[in-house]
Amino acid sequence: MTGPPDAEQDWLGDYDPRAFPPFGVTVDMVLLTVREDRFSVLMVERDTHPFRGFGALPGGFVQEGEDLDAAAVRRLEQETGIRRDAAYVEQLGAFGDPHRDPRMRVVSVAYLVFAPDLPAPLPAAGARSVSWVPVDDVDGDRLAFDHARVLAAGVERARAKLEYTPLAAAFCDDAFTVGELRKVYEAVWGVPLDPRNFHRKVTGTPGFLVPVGKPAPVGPEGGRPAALYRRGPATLLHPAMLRPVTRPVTREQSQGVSRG
Amino acid sequence: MTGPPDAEQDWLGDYDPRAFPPFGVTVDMVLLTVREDRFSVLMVERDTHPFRGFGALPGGFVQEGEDLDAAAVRRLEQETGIRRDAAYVEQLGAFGDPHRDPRMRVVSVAYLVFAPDLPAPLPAAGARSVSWVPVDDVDGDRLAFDHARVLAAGVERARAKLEYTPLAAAFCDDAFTVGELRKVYEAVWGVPLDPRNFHRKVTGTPGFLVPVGKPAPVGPEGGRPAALYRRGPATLLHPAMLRPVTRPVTREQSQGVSRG
DNA sequence: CGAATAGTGTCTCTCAGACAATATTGC
DNA sequence: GCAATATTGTCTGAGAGACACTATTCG
Repeated sequence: MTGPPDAEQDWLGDYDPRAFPPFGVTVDMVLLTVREDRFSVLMVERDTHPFRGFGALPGGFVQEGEDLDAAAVRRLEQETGIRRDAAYVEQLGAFGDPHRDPRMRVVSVAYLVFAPDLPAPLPAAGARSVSWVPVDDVDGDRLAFDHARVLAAGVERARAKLEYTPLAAAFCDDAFTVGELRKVYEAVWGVPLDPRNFHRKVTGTPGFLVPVGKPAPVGPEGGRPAALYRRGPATLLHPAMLRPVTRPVTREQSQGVSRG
Repeated sequence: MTGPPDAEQDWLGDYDPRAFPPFGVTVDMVLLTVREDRFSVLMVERDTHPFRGFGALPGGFVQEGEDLDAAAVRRLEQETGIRRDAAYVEQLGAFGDPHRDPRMRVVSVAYLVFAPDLPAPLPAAGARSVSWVPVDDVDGDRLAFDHARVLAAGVERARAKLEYTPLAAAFCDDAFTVGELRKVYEAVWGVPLDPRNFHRKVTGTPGFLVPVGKPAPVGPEGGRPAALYRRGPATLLHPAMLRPVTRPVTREQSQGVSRG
């Protein structure tokens, strides 16, 4: 059958593939790191219409025949120089408000990336600037499209992920100390943590950390040298790390559409 | 500028909106409920090419000018009769493998819906059948497109959500007993829970349940009548409900693309 | 009364948070 | 020694799991 899909039929998947509204599909990346003890995101400054001069998340069109994940990883590698296996990448979700792009209908599939501290990538041709910006310094009103919402979703997801996964280590170099890992938690959550309880907790959680044979590195400002660790095999922490802040009974519900 | 986007420019969002590969965008719903103590999903049986005779999740094209969330809610209401405020809806994620639909390039935005037990909707015109199927009885090899992956992601997300949100109540009627709520957890997680510890836990978690003034309902098979509760204002449970199963150190990482 | 479900109390063990004390380095 | 960081140990209170016991209904 032909013609535009109608409610009686298209919910069965019984639609005409040639009759559909065409969408552009992009990937946008919420690329997070911890730099100088600040939880930061990679932002570009737009140099063209629309939103010229506004901040934006790096991203671009998905190519014909290209998988969504592959499109995100390709951009990550090509345009920021971050090796795929040096970062953690997961899909954050789809953002498809009909007016998110004033020119045309675009659905953006956002990706969340955790990367260790890296030099800021060189601005690509046509970019005013590319830079790491502490997430607390980002002015949501000066971001293009719906990138303020995307960024907020990514930041909140990242904060939650540190609670029940070992992904904080994705912000560290291959080998790291317990103190460095603690600074990641403190930067992402924005709260100080007791170094002694933190040490006991992370070293006591099975699968989180594996000691590196190497003895010890140097201390930046003196102090006893710390032991080195790498990420362990765990993908979920049990028990979880808990944010020490007193949680109110009601908090932001991530993506609920109704009856949150 | 015109022409197809290239790597140097499109990552700035500096692209020509008229030059992009066109995609179809659909919403697919993982509509979950608990029926007769079984954790179940609404499945349709396809009656047309491709995947004729295969099971599929209900879904369809997003219309021009229609928001993604609105498209999901519209389908939910129109085609299953579930009122938007009687269910919980959240986005599950985007699925965009280039070959997920053999006919054309389609990105599906999947939605997760928790609904109380309802009569199975009538098959829409052209549908062989529409029915609630216990998730453990679904044969992933007999599902159309990538719906086995979508369903698996939805089921796993639902199981996780019960741990740290009060959304189990979204599977219950407006007023419910602690015993009914416990059966939801048991059905979704597939494990028996101690009724006494469960009762103490849920009634002691602030914001989870609010007592209904009404005294008590009848018992289906005798026994002392139970008190009635409604959902409380909490959106996150603290402390969380924990699945009693012994978690291995390594488990499935939800959507990580690399370095899980 | 017996069966069945609802709800309370008690004990133990784990674990988070507070914080004392020790270890090891640079200056 | 002193400052700084790392690491271990100790105490206390919250909470999970096991399970005895009481409460209330139906037949």
